[in-house]
Amino acid sequence: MSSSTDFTQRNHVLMSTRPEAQSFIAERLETRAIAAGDMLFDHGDPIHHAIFPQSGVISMLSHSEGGKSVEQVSIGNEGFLGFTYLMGGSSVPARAMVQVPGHASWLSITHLDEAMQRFQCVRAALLRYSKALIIQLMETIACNGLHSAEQRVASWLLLADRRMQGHTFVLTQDGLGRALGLRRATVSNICSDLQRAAAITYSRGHLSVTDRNRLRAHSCSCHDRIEAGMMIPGVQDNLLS
Amino acid sequence: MSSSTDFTQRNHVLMSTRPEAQSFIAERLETRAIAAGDMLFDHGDPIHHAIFPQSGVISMLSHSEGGKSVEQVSIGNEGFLGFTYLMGGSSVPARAMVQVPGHASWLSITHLDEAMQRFQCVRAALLRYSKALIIQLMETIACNGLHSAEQRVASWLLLADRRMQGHTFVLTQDGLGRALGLRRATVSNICSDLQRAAAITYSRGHLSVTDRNRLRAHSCSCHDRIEAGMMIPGVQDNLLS
DNA sequence: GTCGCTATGTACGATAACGTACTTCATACT
DNA sequence: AGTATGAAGTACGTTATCGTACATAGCGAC
Repeated sequence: MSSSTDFTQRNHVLMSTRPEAQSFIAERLETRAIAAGDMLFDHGDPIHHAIFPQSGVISMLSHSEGGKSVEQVSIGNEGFLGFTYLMGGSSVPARAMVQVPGHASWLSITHLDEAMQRFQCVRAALLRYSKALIIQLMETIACNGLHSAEQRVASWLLLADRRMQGHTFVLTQDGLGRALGLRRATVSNICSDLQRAAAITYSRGHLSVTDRNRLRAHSCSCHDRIEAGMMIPGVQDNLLS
Repeated sequence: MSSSTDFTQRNHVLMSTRPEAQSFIAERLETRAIAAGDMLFDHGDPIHHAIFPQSGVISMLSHSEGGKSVEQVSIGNEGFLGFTYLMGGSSVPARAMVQVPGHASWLSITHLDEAMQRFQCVRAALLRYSKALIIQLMETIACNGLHSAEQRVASWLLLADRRMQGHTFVLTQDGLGRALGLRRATVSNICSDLQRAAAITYSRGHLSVTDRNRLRAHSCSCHDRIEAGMMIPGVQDNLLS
């Protein structure tokens, strides 16, 4: 099995479809590396492809008015980009930017349509993620309003860790700050604290979660709810195995 | 035409379906008044019905941990409750509470399924709103992070005004504060300012928007984007006519 | 090894919104 | 008319986070 094939087997949406559908789609996927800062979609772009992350984290950002922007939602290997297409949309609702580098697979809308027509499970899988996305969005609104910067950083890192299957990942404090709408200085203090608490380890843009439980102690319950919403019956998460 | 029939003709989702579908559904709707504070769904409830607001505003709230709660999204006659059912969900993701009283129509899931099966336009209409909902959620996250309390209050009121078709509506500062996660004292100051600016008029729980343009000057562009996302081709908004 | 670039640490005052408490006022009820 | 009740106005100190600025330190290029 080639390493390219490996990369097409980590996306939970694709993994939750039936084997026939998986191989139909796998033959039509184009998998590439995605680098930090890459803009995969801009606000208003026509949807020609769906993008299935295999690793890394992609942020959907508000279109900055006056330089500032905020992450509206982050997407990893549990989801895909292009969800509004399912709902009759023809353009992308926000800018999508790579926050943590990794790999992702492109599938043209034509092929996606064909796959949905042939295999009912494909549309079901895409809709199932859309539900998780709505839950994630709703939880994020509550979380941003109720919880401290530290709790939100901890939650974001827990999610990133899961998406990266526990591996060290590339992320600067600056990037994390932009994702969460926080000052870099604020992130710096928080990360120091978390490292001192032996929850994470980082250095010059390389970060890893060393103790999920300790990190969870600094986060809020929102994270658990978001992760619960992402759980797909039948797809085991082999992070811990 | 009875007044009860009038109430079933103000929901944009239903109005955007074909006439045959509309009359099929209308016969099976149960329309009632909804009072401020009514809880229509609680977090985790099984979805037995979809609810189509005809007037008023319903808030979906985070399940309070420690008394505090925040509105995640508000729903009026442009949408419906029960959207996760479309995506394979069987339970409600958050508490739904009436914020501004009005009228709403219940439709059992059985009838909804039947309507979707008979009329393709029904599923399409429901999905179209789901897209608007996702956009609204994404905009809300950006808005909460970037804009002032005053701008958010103004946006909320503009949306409520549209949902109430320009009529005076029932809403206390306390309720508005809870919806937006603000202190009542903060809301009080903001409302005074807005009234002084001749944008709104209010007294003891009765509020009306007297000048949408002036109010818009105090809001942020998020409101325009949310409203744009709600526009359904083919359904004219007769607020201004 | 040295230099330069980028990531990170740290400090200052500024400010928007907070929690709480008390006052004032409009309407509905007796 | 008098009074109870709930809505709205106002004031105090408090706090989390901001904006900005400057200092330190790891790593690659030469």
